Amino acid sequence: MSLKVYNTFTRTKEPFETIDPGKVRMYVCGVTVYDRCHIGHARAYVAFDVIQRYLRWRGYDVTYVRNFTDVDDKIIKRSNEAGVPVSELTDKNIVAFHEDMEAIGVARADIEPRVTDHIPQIVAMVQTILQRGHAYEAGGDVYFDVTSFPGYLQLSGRKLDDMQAGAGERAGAPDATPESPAVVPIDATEPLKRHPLDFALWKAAKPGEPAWDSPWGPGRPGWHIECSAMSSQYLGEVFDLHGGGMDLIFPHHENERAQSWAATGKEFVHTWMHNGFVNVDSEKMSKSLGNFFTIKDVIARFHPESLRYFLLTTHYRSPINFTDGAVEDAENRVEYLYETVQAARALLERTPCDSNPIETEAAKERMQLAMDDDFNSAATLALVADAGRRLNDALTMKGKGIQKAEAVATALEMLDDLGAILGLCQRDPEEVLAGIRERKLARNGLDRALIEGLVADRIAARVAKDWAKADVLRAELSGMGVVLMDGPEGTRWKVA
RNA sequence: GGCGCCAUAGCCAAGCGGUAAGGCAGAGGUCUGCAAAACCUCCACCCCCGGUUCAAAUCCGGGUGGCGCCUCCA
Repeated sequence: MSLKVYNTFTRTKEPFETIDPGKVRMYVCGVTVYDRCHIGHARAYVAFDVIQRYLRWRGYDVTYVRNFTDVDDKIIKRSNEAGVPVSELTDKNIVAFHEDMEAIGVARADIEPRVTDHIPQIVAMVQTILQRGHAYEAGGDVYFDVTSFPGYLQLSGRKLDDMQAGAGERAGAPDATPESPAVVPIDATEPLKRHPLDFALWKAAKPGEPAWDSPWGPGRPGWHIECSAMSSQYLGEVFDLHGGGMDLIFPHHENERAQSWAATGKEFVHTWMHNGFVNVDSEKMSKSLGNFFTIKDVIARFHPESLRYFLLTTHYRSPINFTDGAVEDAENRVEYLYETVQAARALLERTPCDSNPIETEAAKERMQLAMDDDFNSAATLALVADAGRRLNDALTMKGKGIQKAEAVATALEMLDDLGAILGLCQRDPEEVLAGIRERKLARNGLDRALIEGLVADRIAARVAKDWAKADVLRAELSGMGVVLMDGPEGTRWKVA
């Protein structure tokens, strides 16, 4: 059994082999901190969080680097609009990023470097690239010369000639008008470039922009160079995994690859991994369509773990369609799992018992089989469903105290093992269940005090064996979307 | 115009040559004062047409229909 990973570069699933035995060095492109994170970011970082967790479970010594890009055009624009210093804006968004990620169970990376803390390394790399003849200076800018790298566009599988042909075609796109062409001619904004695909390694500062001294005058890094510089600093010139969203394949990763090659003469990444996009109601998520959701907004309406569960229901490379209904479904599953875990823990507290190692080992092997197949979280979720069912099955076993406790302990351990990899079922059941209930009440515009009053009335009716009245109250609550569960230890209720 | 991805039950979604995981919904059942929850059972031959093979949802060719990237973007 071996781990297989899909490599964007070779377009195939390959047996995973590390450069150094037992060690994985991975770099995932982090966020540009000009705004709050959206659910697309959630998908990417949940995907790589699971990958990182699984690699560690597999016994690899993982070094995970995920950067913050804290200087770029959008940040400068946003800071000017808001009238706040760049550093204030970026600091604030980094804090927000950590809040969002913590909420959805994404662990911090081992190293989270900021671009502005690595300007000397970036300048040094640009110098090296210039010295090796793969870049040129023009008016305080430094551009990468794409024609100097024979392997350019190999990652994205394009051809230089096609790219140029495409640019002309796109300029005539339907939404273009003479006043505002769909595509700004590249030469208009960066007239000093020799080739349209050449890209800036270093940008001369315009008045009022953040700037650092350099051999080419005051300026700042271009978009792609930071990842080449920081990855090599923390992971070495060559490392195992490099990930990010599909959209980064071109130009970002293509350009990173070119720069790193130009600086070292080496292919710097062994395996390229890219996650698919989040669509909203089957359309691409975008601010102009009004279907743009931040993580913060979504987790106010749905429990953060529901979002995480939802994101794991589809393989990380496929597109996933975000709809309220899909997240609600996920939330119901999360609720089911935590109710089950809660009951199991209560039972094991009364009757402590060890699990059956033969069965838990077999379960681990099934998990490994699923996850070894390019981190197939959707297939792994089928195992979660199986563990949940086994657990409930054991919980409802009649008699046989010890036998029952062992069955419960065994199934609970299976669920725990799976949850540890997927980042599910790791929280306090009470809190999660309460969090889900509050959100469901809010979504349905229900008043908790009112419901609790009706539930109390019904309990009284049942005690008096006034079944007719009890049923009327049940119907009333049912009409509100509240379901009642009468059990030996009382009546519980929840929002459907 | 170039490059690429996808098409599996009412819905979502695994599957990567050996005879269709899982979830939701639905039907029946156990349990229950009635219910709910939970559990059990049932529920598809994989967009179309050719081809390769003993064997194809899975490979190849051709259609049809979605989508993405080529521009800031996870």
